[in-house]
Formats: sequence, C-alpha cells, structure tokens
Amino acid sequence: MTEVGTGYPDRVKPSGRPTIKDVAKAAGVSPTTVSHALNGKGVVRRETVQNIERIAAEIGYRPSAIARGLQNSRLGLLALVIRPFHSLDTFLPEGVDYFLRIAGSASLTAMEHGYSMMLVDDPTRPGVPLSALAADAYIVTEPFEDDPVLTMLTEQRIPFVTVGADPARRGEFLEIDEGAEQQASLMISHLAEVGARRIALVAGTDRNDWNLGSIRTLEAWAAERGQEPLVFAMPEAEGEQAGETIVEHFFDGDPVERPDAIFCLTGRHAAGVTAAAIRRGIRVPEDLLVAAGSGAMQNRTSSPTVTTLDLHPEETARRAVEIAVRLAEGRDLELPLTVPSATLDIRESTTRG
Amino acid sequence: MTEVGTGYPDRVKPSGRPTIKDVAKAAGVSPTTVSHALNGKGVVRRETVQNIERIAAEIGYRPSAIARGLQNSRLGLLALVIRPFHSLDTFLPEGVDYFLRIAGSASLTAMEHGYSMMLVDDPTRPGVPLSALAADAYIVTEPFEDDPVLTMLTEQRIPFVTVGADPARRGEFLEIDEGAEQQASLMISHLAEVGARRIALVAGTDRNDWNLGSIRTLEAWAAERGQEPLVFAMPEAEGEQAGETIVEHFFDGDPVERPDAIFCLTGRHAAGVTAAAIRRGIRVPEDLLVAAGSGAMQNRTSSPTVTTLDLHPEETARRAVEIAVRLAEGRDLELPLTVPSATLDIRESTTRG
DNA sequence: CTGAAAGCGCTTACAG
DNA sequence: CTGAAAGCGCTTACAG
Repeated sequence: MTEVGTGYPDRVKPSGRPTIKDVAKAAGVSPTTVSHALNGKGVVRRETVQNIERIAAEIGYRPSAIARGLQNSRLGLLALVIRPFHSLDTFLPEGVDYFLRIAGSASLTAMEHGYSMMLVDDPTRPGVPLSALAADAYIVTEPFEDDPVLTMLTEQRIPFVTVGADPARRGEFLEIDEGAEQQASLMISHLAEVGARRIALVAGTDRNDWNLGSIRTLEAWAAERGQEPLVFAMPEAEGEQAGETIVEHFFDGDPVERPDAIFCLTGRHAAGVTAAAIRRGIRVPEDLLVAAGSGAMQNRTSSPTVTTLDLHPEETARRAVEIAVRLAEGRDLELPLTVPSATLDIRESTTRG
Repeated sequence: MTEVGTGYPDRVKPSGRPTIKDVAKAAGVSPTTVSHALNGKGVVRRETVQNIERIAAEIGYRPSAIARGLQNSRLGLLALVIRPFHSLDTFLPEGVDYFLRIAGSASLTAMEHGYSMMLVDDPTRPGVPLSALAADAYIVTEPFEDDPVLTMLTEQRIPFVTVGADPARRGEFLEIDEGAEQQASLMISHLAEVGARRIALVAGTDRNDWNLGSIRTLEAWAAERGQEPLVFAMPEAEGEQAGETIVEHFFDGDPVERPDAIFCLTGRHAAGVTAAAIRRGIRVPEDLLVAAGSGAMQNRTSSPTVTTLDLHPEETARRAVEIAVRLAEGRDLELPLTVPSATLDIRESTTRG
C-alpha cells in the first residue's frame, strides 16, 4: 500500500468530497467498475453493483457535475437571459410581473426536466463570470434589435431560443412568440369596440419587438383612420411615476389631439396614468379608457381596476424550457413553436355603463 | 503536419468551440503558454502575449468554465434555494413579493461579484440534476425545522448561508436574520399602540422560523395579558382566498373571543381578510385593525391600504450573496452578519381617525 | 464480468 | 521566457 492516493482505506480524504476513486478503493474494484455500476452502463454483476451502491451511499459519494460535464460539455444547466433586467428596476415592489413569472416558471420546469436554471443578466458584458457562458442552452427573453447576446451565442455555437423576436433579425433564430402585433391588435380592437376613436399608445424605450411591434400596430390603426398616431415612449423603469408626465403630454396640448383611450404597454404605466387622470378630474372609464399590455398586480386591485392583456408567461416559459432542453440534448425539436395566445382581462377601466 | 489534432491550421475544428489547443496551434506555442498569457500568470514575453490575445480573439476562444472548474472544483456559480417555493404558488400574479425580490437582487449581486446565480427548488429531492449540487456556495432562504437541505449541504461539505434560522438548529449554521420575534414584536407593538387589545395572528403552515417565531411572540404577548392566544395557521398558497375562512374562524365564534386586530404573516392573507371583513360589514380600521408581516403588492393599492412590515429583501439578499461569495472563495468572513431591520409601512388599515 | 488506458479542456508545479 | 508532464474527476472504447 505505498500507492499514491488518498491513503484512507475505508474513509474519504479529510477534506473535499469523496470521489469515484474513494468508492472504488472502499469497494475493492476499479473506478471503471464504479462508473459502470452507478450509471447502469456496461455489464456488472448484480452483487458488485449492490455492494458499490451501498458503499457509495455510506461515504456520501455524489458524482461531480463538473467532471461529468467535461465529457460531453454538458452541465445540465440552462440559462435564462432576461434582457430588460436593468430597465425593469425589478426590485421595487412595483416590479413588472411578467419577467418574474417567467423566471419562476422556467426554474421549476427546468427542474422537472432534470436541469438547473441560471438567471443571467447580460453575458456579453466584459467581466461576466465564465459560468455565465457555461449553460447547455439559453433562453433569451425580449431580445433587443440586433441583440449582441444573440450574435455572441451564435458565434459561440451555443444553442438558444428566443422569447419574442429580435426585431432586426426576425426569423433568423429559433423564436417562440405570438407576435407583438397580434397582441397589440387584440387590445386595440377591444378599445375600439367599447368606443375609442383616438387611441394613444405609451410604449417603453427598449428597442425590442414588444415595443416596436406595438407601435407599428398602433400606427397602422391610426393610418387607416387618417389620423396622426399618438405614440409616446417612456422608460419602463419609471413605473407609476410616469403617469403624471404621460397625462400631461396628452392633455396639455391641442384639444383636438386628445386621446379618448390610453394603451400603456406596461402595467405600471397604466396604473400611474389612471391615478394621474383621476387627480385631474378626468374620469376613467367615462372620459378616458385605460388599458395595459402586460398586467401588473396593481391593475387588479386599483380603483378602478385596469383592463390588461394576459400574456400567459408561465406557459410561455414552460414551452421555452422544453425547447431549450431539446436543444441542449441535441434532440429533434418535433415541437410546434407555438405559444399561448394573449387573452383579455377586461376590467373597470374599459367598461362603460 | 501529420499530427493528430484538429488539423485545421488557422481555423478551429468544424464543430464545437475552439479550445486552448486550437489557440496554441494557431499561435505556434504550447497550451501552457496560452494559459499563462491569457491568465497573466507566469512570465511570458509581451509580444507573445499580445499575439496570443489577438489570435484568441480572432478564433473566438473562450476558456471552458467546466474545465477550469475541475481544477479548483469551483464553477463561479452560486445557488439560491428558496425553500417555500412550492408553498408559494409563485406563478399567480398574486405571488408573494418577498422571494421574487430576493431572487432578483441576489442574481444581480452575484453578477457584480463575478458569479452566476442558480435558482434551485429542493436539491435533496431524488432525481435532481447533478448541476443542482454543483454550486460553489448556497443560500437557503427560510429553512424548515431540521431542514434536510441543510443537513445534506453539511454532509457534502458544501458551504452555505441561511436567511432565517433553522428553527430546530438555531446557531448551528451560518445564518443571517433579524429574527422573526423581533419583526413580529414591531408589528404587535404598533397594533397595541393604535388601540388593539386582542390581537389575532394568522401564520402560514410551513415550519420555519418566520412562522414559529411569530407565533411564539404573539403567545408571549397574550400571556402577559392573561389572554389565550388567538393563533390560526393557514397555508401560504391559499392567498387571498383564505380571507373568508380566517374571518369566519375569528368572528363566528364566541363574541368575547373576537379579535380587534388581525396580523397576517403573509400579505395576501391580509388582503383577503380585509376584503372579507368589509363584505361582512366589519369596518377596517374602525372595527378591526389589519396588518401584514410581509408586504404584497396589493396591500399598497387596496382600499383601504394595508399596513405591512418591510423586510428589505433586496438588502438581505445582497448581504447573503456577499457572504456566499466569501464562502465560495474560502475567504475570511470578516463581515458582521447583520441584516437590515424590518420597518413599518403604516397605512390606512391601522390608522384611526 | 472487470479493469487499464486515454481523454474531456484546462492549470500548475517543474524542468529546461 | 517557454513547454512537457501530471492531474482535476469522471466516462468510454477496448482488451482481457
């Protein structure tokens, strides 16, 4: 026994986790056999397998994900890149629901498929941890126009799926998305149905498909009616604070240009607009219809409650993860790249009489 | 050039990412030198370094986090274990804010320190991905009594810090926490100050310190006054639905036992209680004070708005990550294990006159 | 049925 | 200043 090694016959070495060698030594077999036994590969005698399993359990052996990952360069790790992370100011209690719901659902779905889920902000920033690039596949939500993250993942040949399209490269990548235009149309039709003639759109400032597509849709709608489109862009992070500015913008100008409906893409803007309008004596929904493109919690509890789109983020995240898992495993997709359609949650702010 | 290898002099091999060998070959040096040059270790001539850097950039080389992790068994990965993940029903729009705010803040703080952050549900469940155990250090929020996760991490010698104590093993592990008792006292004192004589506590059903410590505190408070404590446990996931049941429980019984204040640990329960009380003609705050231990969004927008504790989850997460990073790097803690104190957000539900 | 050897992509003494 | 060798903890042909 002059062998170099742990030198601890029946015990693991004093520091660090037990390795496959420790198990092999304790069981009096080779590492190869341990590997075979524990993974059900090759042919190993029943008794040997059972003995090895017992000993492995005894000494608390767990294979290292890292070492195993080195073989197939797969860690069993997925990454969710929430592009508008910083724009969101996520950490205020008013934080936009949508992405948090995505993150929660994605994490759980990943676990169900035997993957862990990493939350990544921007893997192209200088100084990102190497681990931020170590996932087997990526999900990128709401990519920006010509998004460098997508470019980089492509260059590195790391598989990914996008939730929402890169507005400048639609169709170039694997994307799941209902399409912002479709979603915006749903709300605009609803507003028109309940009487709106002059709909203003309040978008965010990120150059993603959600903002750009919605703006295009509103512009088209206005053009059909020979109107100048009423569009206002406001940073997402402003939250409810933005309400005052938005209302001022639309109501302090020329009276003929005043909207009779304001469609805010983010729920927090809509909440702010409703409050600001009421403070000015503008009644909602009597004088002004208000709606939001993505529900925030306060839209359900404010007075009046505010009509929103439900984008079904949990379901979308679930699909995205299923796709990412297939990409990670190099399997065929065989999946329709469909996503649940947005639905309307009609509330007081667009219900007259 | 009959050498075995990539065989692509100036190019990387057709599939897979370029490795250090590809760079070495293209630069006409050894892998060792590439490693030295790119990591600033050893002594390499300036020109050689620059040449290697240029070539590495050209072929898009990035070191593999996995291979590097194998040396020091560190991936640059932290894990956040949100224990009550399932109890929370996180994915409804009413989802408890607290943990989502923790997750967001933790992810960002991790990135700032050069780490990625993984969201893990329960790493002790059979069939969890290996990667769920591959983090360099863990943060476990609100562990249960005798929490198996803590036991397992200890056995595996994986460093971790706890947010909130394991109620059965207080002080045995590294924990940061203001202490549920202190937090509950803050709210109970406030309620007493504004006139409550008979305070009921609605706790959750998870056996964590937050629930157990709060119950103890209320019991002590009642005992001091020679009262039977009014305590009711309700699954966290019931959310606002629970309001009706809770109000029934306290108001359909013996009149002398009716509370004049209800302190719900979760914001959603408080929202439900407020609504249910009002439906019964019980006025809030005139007849009944209502407060929540952890703010949910709807408490700020409901009518009446509901008084809550602000636990400052972002700041807490930040501290937890800083500690986890030090643990991961085997550095001295040198940090006070303090955490921001809870503060009161006093709102209409406890403001009389 | 079992094990020695090579290799995954790096890093780190160590020798030249 | 540079590189050959060993090793991190596994798996996977392959030989016995």
